Amino acid sequence: MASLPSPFLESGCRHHTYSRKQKSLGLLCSNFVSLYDRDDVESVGLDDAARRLGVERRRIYDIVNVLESVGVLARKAKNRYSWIGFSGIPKALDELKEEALKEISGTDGQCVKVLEDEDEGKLSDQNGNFGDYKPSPAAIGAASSLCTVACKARSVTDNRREKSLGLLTQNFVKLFLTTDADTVSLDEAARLLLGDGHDSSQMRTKVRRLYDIANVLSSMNLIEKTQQLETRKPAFRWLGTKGKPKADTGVTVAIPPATKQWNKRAFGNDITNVDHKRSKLNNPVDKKPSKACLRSDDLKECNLTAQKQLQSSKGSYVFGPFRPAGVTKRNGDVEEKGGNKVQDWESLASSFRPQYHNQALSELFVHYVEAWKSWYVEVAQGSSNFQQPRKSVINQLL
DNA sequence: TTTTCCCGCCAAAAA
DNA sequence: TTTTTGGCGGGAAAA
Repeated sequence: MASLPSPFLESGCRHHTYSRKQKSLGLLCSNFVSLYDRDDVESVGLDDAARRLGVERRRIYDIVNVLESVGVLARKAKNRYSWIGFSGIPKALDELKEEALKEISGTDGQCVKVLEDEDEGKLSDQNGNFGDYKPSPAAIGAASSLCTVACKARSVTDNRREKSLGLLTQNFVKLFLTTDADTVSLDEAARLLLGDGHDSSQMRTKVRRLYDIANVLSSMNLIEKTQQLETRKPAFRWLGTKGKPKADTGVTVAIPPATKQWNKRAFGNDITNVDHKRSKLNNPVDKKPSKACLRSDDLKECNLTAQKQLQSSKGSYVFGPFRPAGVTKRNGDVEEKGGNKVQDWESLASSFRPQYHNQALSELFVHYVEAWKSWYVEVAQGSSNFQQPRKSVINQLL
């Protein structure tokens, strides 16, 4: 691989240590969305996405699969998806719900605990459906639907498909759509979705996947993380398309809980997830090809610095997919923090020079500015506590 | 310690 | 065959 300009590695830009947050699927999803959610985008190429986001393709498959499950994307061909956008969510959810209800009534009562790996000597016996699982009070409502979900795993045929992230996403969502439980923990979800003889390793794997899914759904604000009322156990609550008020076009999603800062998972706006790898870094020798993610690293380093400024002008990050101009803009930032935000961006604008020439970054920067601009315009119109002059700053940037 | 979940190996599916 | 997809679980960061 083209050796990175070492000076950059050490000095200037690279000494921040590895951080999982910067590489999270949720963040990646946010970036993915901000990258493609515009009027002029109708097709998304996986390679393109991977390159622009600076991640390996494998990760793109992850988010693309869950986004497809909720109607944001539609597979068009190998390596290519068509972008539906947030507007596709309601429909997808309706269908999922309908499907789920149908499944429930269809298999009323008994679940057959079908399948369950009878592949190779898996003989894991049988046991009743949920084994010894004691559904938490909250999950009881979900039991029925989940039962169906489990059963729905019909013929042993496409085993692979059955374990796909996409299907799991749908089932996970169905769970929320049909249960009246306010919150569901991943643990419960895993049990429900596995629907039977859960051996701990299967459970662990399933939960891992659910974390993946939950993270992207969270970044889309379809669900949010909370605690289970009594147990205090971490769990997720369904937000759905209403995400957070702001009925604009009807399709509102992605509105971050700006207020409640359970600074746990915050999906900021680091565009290129590129840099540093997890600890196993630089074993000077070896080095597997580790494809992807190192094409345009050159600039990345510096870009990172820029981004740092961008996103943490003052310690906090910008959260969630930035509503691109033209679509309902989120109001999370507006409420209560409005003033400060303006301040931040303004000062940032005057001190920050986007001298990088990285395409992705440039685009994103412009994108953000536009988003901010439209937001600003709206706010400015709606209230008088913002003085006009701010505009000059924006223009200056453009 | 436990929980969260990134990473990338490697096999199945598709060209 | 090669390339695209993506299951899967090790193991490290975060809590």
